[in-house]
Formats: sequence, structure tokens, C-alpha cells
Amino acid sequence: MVKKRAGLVEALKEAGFRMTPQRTAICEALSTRFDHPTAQSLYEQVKAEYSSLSLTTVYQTLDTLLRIGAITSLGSAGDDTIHFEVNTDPHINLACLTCHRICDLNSTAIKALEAEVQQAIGSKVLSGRVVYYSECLEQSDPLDCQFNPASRHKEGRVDE
Amino acid sequence: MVKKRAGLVEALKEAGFRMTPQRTAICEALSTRFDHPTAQSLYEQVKAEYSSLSLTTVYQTLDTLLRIGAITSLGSAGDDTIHFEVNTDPHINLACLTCHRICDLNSTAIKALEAEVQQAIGSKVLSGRVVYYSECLEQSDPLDCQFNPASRHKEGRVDE
DNA sequence: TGCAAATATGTAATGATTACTAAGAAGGAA
DNA sequence: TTCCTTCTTAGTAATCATTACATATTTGCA
Repeated sequence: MVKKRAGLVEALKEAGFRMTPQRTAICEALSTRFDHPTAQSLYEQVKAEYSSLSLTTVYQTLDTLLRIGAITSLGSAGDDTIHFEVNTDPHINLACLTCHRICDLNSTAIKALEAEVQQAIGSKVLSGRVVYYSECLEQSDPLDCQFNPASRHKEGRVDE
Repeated sequence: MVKKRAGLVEALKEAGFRMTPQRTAICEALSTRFDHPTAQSLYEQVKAEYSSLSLTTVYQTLDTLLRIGAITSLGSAGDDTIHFEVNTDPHINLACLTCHRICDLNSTAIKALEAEVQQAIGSKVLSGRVVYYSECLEQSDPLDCQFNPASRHKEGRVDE
């Protein structure tokens, strides 16, 4: 079962941004993907429908979504490329330095962690990234993503 | 009082790497700085003593230290530049997206967090980054680094 | 419908990081 | 100590993700 998150388009509207077909398509792509895509990866996906789409538009849209806090940036997964996070529930991210995939790990301790941050700097926290790096062994695939039932797809491998 | 961490040179030796004056100087610089320097920042610092030092050498040494796990990478602090972490004790990092400084925050919850990661993927964790982003107000300077008594120095502002 | 402001596109620049190669130095063996 | 192999450094050139910019297009409201 593929759970679909929502709210990216709504968040843009609420923040007063205009809706365009490109933004809608990018938001749609983001909300239906449960890996942690890069700009290039999103571009290739949405470009399939919108052949006129520009990579710059993808970067701009991602930047806009970042600024309103609808998504966050996880940084590199060993591939010198920024991976984005759509799941804003507090959780741990596990990144494989070999295949550059990132998966989510539910955590109870992270609530306490964020409470510590809040206490330290008040309400001024804008975003956070909690990422642990490892190597996923091909056999056992310990980084198998709980959100992606077919995590062996090549989706996450955009920039080897 | 400036606390000095140690072990970078020793870690390199134990891992079988040769010691050079450049490496020693870079390790020394790393172990006496309590901000979270970038390659460029380290280069400028060590270059003052070693005028022949190459930026490439700094990158290579940092990469070597990363590979043996003596330091970790925290990624960008809003400046599209990699900041490195010498303090390997588990802790939270607070990054200011305005001045691009990063400071350490002691945490008790992070022990539980790492335990969760260990349980999820066993002993294959290579490194981790726990960074929360904020803006430090000039007046109160909530990100004032606990390690750096004079955190208003410009040391951390290498790449505005 | 018309208009002002926001957005998309495409290309050119930026800049951190890496690749590559020749020269130099470390460290063990004799 | 001296030699020799291997690792390391330095310098420059390349890479490539991301950003800047200028122009054309579109959105959303009056």
C-alpha cells in the first residue's frame, strides 16, 4: 500500500504563491515518491510529462518549498547532491553511502531530541536533519525503505 | 579555558598513514579549533605557517580523516560548503543560516537515538549528522558556542 | 478582458570539490 | 646512513551541482 502525503500545493497557496502547472506537477511528484529525490531526479520524472520543463524551475520550486518549510534538505548521501525530504514527521534518516538511497526510520527518541533543541534556542528552529550513514549490504539490504515496497528500483540512483 | 581534543595524528598513524608536516599541521589546527571549519577555512589558517600548502592537500587530508572516522562531515550551514566536525562525542549541532556558524549542544536524548539506529542496522553505522538550523539573533546570540568563549570572532565566517 | 507582478525557460556563470601528473618526502631495509 | 619503493604534495585543469540573469510567458485579480 502506497501512502500518499499531501499538502505541498496547499502550503504554496497558503503562503501566497501562484500555482502553475509546473509547480503542481513537481509537488505531485514529490508527494507520491517515498524515496528522497534530488533535483535532477525530480526533473527527469516530471520532464516526462512536461517536456518544456526546465531544471531551473525544479530548483526554484524546491527552494520555495524549502523556504516555507514544506520540505527539508537532507544534504548529500555520499553523492555530492542534495536529497530532499518530504516527510516532515520527526524521524531518523538512514543513508547508504554506496547506493545513495535514503530511508526513513521511525524513532521515539527524536521527540526528546527536538525538545532539547527547542529548549536551547526557543522557537527559532527552522529545520533539522538527522542522518546516519552506512553501507547497505546487497544481500540483506538493511536499508530497505519502509515506505518503498520496491526499494531496489533504480529511482534513487540518479547520480552515480 | 580552551579544552584541547587529541587523537587525530594518532588515528592517522594507527591506520597506517604516513605523517607529514602538512598533515600534522592540519590535524593540529583541527584539534585546537572548536568551530566547525570548512576546507577553505583550514587552508587559510594552516597556510599562514606553511606557505607552500596546497588546498588540495587540505581536501585530501580531510578526506582521509573522514575515511578513518576521525572526523565527520556536517554538510552545509546554508553556505553550500562542507563543515567538518572534530568532536566525535554524540551531540546535537546547531547551525545558523545567517552567519553559517555551527555550535555543539550537549544532549542526553541522542544516546537513545543512536541506540535506535544501532538496533535498526546493526554495527554498520559509519557516521551521523544531527543538525538543526536556525537564525541567531545578533543581540541574544542564542547559538553562542559553548566551546568557543569568543564566538563572535570571524573565524567561522569564511564564505559569506 | 487587461494588467502588474510573479513565474518559467535557457543559457551563462559560479564556485566548491575532484582528477590528474610530476616532483618531493616518508619510512623501512640493508 | 643510504637507497628505494610507495605514499604524499602541489599545481593546474576539469567536473558538475547549483545559481544568476535576461527574456518570454503566465497567473490571479481588478
